[in-house]
Amino acid sequence: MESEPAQSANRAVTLRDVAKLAGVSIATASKALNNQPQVRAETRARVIRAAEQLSFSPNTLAQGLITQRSGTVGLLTSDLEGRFSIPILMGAEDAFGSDQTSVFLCDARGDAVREKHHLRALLSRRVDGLIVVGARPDARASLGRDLPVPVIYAYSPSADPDDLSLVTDNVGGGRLAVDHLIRHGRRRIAHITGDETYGAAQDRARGALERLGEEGLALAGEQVWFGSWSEAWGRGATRMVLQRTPDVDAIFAGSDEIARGVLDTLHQENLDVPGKVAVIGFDNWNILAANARPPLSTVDMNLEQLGRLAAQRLFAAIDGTLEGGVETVGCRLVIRESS
Amino acid sequence: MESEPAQSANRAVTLRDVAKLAGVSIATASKALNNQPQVRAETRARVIRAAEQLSFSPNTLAQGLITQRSGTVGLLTSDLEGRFSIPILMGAEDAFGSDQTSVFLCDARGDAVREKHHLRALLSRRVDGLIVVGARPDARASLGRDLPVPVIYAYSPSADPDDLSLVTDNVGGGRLAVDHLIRHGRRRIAHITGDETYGAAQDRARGALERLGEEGLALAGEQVWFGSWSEAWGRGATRMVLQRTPDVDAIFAGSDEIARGVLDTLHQENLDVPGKVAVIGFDNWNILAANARPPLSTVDMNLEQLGRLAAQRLFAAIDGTLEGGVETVGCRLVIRESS
DNA sequence: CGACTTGCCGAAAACGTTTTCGAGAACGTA
DNA sequence: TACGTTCTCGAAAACGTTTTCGGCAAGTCG
Repeated sequence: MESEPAQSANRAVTLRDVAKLAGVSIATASKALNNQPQVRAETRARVIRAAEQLSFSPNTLAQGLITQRSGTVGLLTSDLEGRFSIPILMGAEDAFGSDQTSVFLCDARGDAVREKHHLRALLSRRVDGLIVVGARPDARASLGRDLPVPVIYAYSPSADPDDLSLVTDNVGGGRLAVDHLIRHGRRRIAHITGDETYGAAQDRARGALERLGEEGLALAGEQVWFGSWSEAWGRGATRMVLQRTPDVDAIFAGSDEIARGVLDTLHQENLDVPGKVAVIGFDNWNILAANARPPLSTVDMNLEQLGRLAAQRLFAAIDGTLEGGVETVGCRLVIRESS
Repeated sequence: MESEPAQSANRAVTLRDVAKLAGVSIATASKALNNQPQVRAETRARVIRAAEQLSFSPNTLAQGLITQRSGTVGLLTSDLEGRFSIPILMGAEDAFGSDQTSVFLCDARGDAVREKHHLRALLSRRVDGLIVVGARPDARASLGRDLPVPVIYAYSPSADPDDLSLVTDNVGGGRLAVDHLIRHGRRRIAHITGDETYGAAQDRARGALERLGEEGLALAGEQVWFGSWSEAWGRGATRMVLQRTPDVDAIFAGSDEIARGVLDTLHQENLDVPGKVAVIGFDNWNILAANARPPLSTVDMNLEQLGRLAAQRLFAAIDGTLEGGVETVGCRLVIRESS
């Protein structure tokens, strides 16, 4: 069973070794392994056999040096907990074939000088492209226009409209949530969300209001409850909502954290979910949503898809050229039991 | 303000360009920039000036090719959500200076063939070393002994004792939690934890029991409540604990998720936390612990420190040689308001 | 039979660095 | 003057690939 073919991968087996074993020149060996046509089938087979016998693996650095392509991209994030960047990274990872392109992950921890540092290092490594993932879904400073590689801004758009930014369709997400509630017969819908200064909070609220408007409805309580992105705010705001409009029959929370707070207060008040009040969150943060009581319906931002898209756009931009603008990725409803 | 020195970083400025501008040979330019002694101070200054004028940044691929050192390491994880690997990554990142070493992040998604794939790719990229982060804190299969670079297993130890593994001191963590409860006068302590097949669950329980034993105490309810790592189990188990031992005055939960469930049931039963019952969790998963009601005291595994240590050990192993074994990293108490 | 095509292969240049080694200059010493 | 030292510097090799180009043999065609 353990009879691996003597692959003492000890010291760096090179193409020269393969060529010697196969009895050909380095050039031919290279062509044989790269499916170049100008090599006889029998020779190719011999080379390939020699390569596996030595368990040859080409030195990507050398390849990159000559092809002017390192086969790497940098993922530059400021998202401490990796909450948003991880799904994006995973999406990007499987859009690039893992053997074609590897990704450097750098966390700037929200520090501009550290970001500059990382940027220099990545460029020095001759990455073929960059994906920048901001910490919050608002515009962030551009890395500048004179970089030697294409840059794509994911999640947070760049402040420079000439850059290409890929963002969540928060307005659409808000519509989606409210639409779902309306379809299930809810009419007195409240919206509790996070920090007013976040564009995402504004957009989600706007989408919700639009959809309500189409139905001739207004928000229960006549206002959007802005606050902070925390459970505590969700709990407190729910108490206020219940006081002002006791007959509320649905609450759309701007994040899953807030939604957890909402659920908590509803339980305390003995209001059945979803019997009496339906609740829907935002983010589909699994650990919060799936473990809630009852499991939380929520809006998923499709971040993996956003990552895949970023990878595709980047890939295309590497040979061609990149045109700026903002592309949005739609959200998706994840229905569990709270609605 | 925008008067950057004409750094049209357009097409790859090389050392040759710097040398030409400074009026020296490539060799001298290289020595000047690398602080080699055999170059006159005045010449060095001229070269350096030329380099910044062109905003030269050396091609790391070429450097790596000749120095036989790529300045990169691979972080191979199977931890989907990045829950454990991210802190470890961050620790590793700041242990390596960011300009010295960059890290490739690869997620195998728990799939062995994908892992093999990534491994091949990383070796082909000539990483200087590997850090392997498993999905659960139990032993995982070794990558094998005949790899050309040092490997360090973090969080999950390798099954091969000749590999170097860095793990959490779960026994110590259990002791820590119980010790804290005892010091605050608790005597009837229950332990609700996750899946019995997890070594971490066993170890934490063992540490708890040891510390209780030293005090001549037994576990409230005479058993460890093994179950699953979910809030639902925390809720259910707490109900059973209260039924069997209504006078319980503290609950040590095997994870913060479970602790959330515990808190939930205690609220329902109108038992004040920490007045009547103290609760302590494990993981210090901020989103869960800090947002709990009341904020949850918990045991932190110091994963960033584990990452830093991994980086240090790896760094040392890159030139020297690596001796196997298991090193443990201690836990740390994070006291909030639930205890 | 000569000329042209085709198929297969190897020599060598190139990518951008680092490092070794020898050369030249300037200087002091015998 | 002849010789050894000490400073600076540059030519060239090396790292491991890919790619261009030319050469040779065999086959095809007029």
